Amino acid sequence: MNTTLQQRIIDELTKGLTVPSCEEIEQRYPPRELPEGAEVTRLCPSPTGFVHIGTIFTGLLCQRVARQSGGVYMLRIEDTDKKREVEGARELIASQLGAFGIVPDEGLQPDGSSKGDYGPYVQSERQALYLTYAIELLKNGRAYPCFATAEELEAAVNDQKAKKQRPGYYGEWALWRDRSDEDIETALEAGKSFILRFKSSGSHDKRVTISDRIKGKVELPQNDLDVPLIKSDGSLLPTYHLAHVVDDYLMRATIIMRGEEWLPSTPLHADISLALGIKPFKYAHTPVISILDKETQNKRKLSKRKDPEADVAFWLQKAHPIKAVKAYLLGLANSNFDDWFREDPNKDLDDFEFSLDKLKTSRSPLLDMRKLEDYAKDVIAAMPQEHFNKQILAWTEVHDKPLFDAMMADPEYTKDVLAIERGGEKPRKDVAKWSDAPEQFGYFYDEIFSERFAPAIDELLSDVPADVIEVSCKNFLESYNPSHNKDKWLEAMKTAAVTSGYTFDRKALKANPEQFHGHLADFARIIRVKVTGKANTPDLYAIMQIMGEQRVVGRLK
RNA sequence: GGCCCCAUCGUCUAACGGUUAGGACAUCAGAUUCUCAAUCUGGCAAUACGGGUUCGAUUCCCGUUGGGGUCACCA
Repeated sequence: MNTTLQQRIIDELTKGLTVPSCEEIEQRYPPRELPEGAEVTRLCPSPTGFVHIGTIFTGLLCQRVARQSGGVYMLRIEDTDKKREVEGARELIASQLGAFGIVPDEGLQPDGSSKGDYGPYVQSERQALYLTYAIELLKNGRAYPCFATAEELEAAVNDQKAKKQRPGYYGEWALWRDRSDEDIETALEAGKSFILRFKSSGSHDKRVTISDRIKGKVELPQNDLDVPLIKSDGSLLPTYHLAHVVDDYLMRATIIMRGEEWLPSTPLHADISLALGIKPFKYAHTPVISILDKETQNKRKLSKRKDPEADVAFWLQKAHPIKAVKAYLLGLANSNFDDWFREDPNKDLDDFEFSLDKLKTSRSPLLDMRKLEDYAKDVIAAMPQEHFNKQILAWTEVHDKPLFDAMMADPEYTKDVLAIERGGEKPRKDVAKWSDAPEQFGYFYDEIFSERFAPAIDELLSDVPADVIEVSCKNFLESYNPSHNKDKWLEAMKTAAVTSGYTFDRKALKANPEQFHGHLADFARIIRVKVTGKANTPDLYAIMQIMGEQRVVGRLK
């Protein structure tokens, strides 16, 4: 292509924007001075409205790899598609990553500020950089203008399908790949718009080897697709492929960790970096977290539309302890994590020695909420009481104001309530997430009890005649003495049970079922339901000790 | 459909070519008797299939089947 025509294309392309030279850019982004073996990783979400749990997973791995090697973990916002961008999404990304403690060393911080010398870390603010390299490709004959219309492209694809050929813009199907200057000038004169395409160098029947830290050496067909480099939507922004190569080169990333779905496009990225004289990247394609489709019973990628679990907001709302979620994710990545962690759930997760090599055989694991809950119960049970109280109150303050107010109205009482059966060797493990708080502790507070728990009492005791309930409560109260210790309390309850027509003698009950209303357990159930509004609770004696005489008597009257 | 990745209990996974194929979660049974959560003890449960190579294959090779991913001016 002659230089005047080339300049004309460049002018059209940049719309008069002045772009720096490659040399200027290189100077601004010098190689990093880092210790031997330090890895520079990057997490690159798109601000499209919600954060995927897979982003948290990959982010966690990026952070671990960088930290453990003494390197740097960057967050880069990939907002080149202005159509899909959602207002406030970047802030959401930064804050949700912050909630998981996956705050980047460079890039957007949870507080909205930005850190790092290799920025900007938002692609739309790096526009001129991409244009520079796009022009470089044009000058090297590795990019060209394509004037094909959407209709022409569609017709080509249909033709390809009819001929059972691979669809795409390549080889002889690349309409503008080898056009003469005259053709281009004519199109330009006619006022036609064009798009800048990459001129591929590969051949589909030849192979290229990609080096992947997780999958090893992967052989893929070479790239022969002439993909668009700069969008023609007026934004002058690049497509992902150009952006990835330019950014990760300039930001001096040492390992590209990204979801496995990117594997098929790595030959293209290799082709582009080769054309730009950039050394091929080292990759680590991470497994995609999947779910079992209820209809087909097949495994599939978590999707936003069908699976609420895909959205990080869902996890934050359920409010499992962050540590448990991270532990679960770490366990998916490294199978030896489980043993390490179960020795002591109070260990600092940062002390676990994560290894990319152990991810090698992993294949898109299925999300298992039950295992997560198990981790969560352990984490919560092992948590120091003060920390537990703080978390419960923090959750209720935001999500259950009435309960929060009730808890704060009597802090000493609340302290006792939250500590129920948590001390000692075998702490209770019935709280798996902070959102369990209302169900677990609500009935201790009179207003909450009468509003949310008392209405269930009749239903829970629907199999017991009203007069039996009444007599049972009366008898229990007569024998009840709040200063009793547990043994005496139990004795008293047995007495009350017998007086009310129940027995604790299983054999007697079995021999003459009609003689009794039921077993001691049935009697206790009446008392439990009347006091708590629930069929299942912690130890009744412990509950009564905390509630105090007035409350217990009040509920049994 | 082309290309790529993957294949061990229901799930996540472990096993220098030689193990009674191990663990965790889930599940089931028993123990603990005021219920539940838990805890303890025990049980059920897997190498997709077919060929090779080998004294010997979960492990290496080939094929079949199955699952996943990808084939956009989305990332």
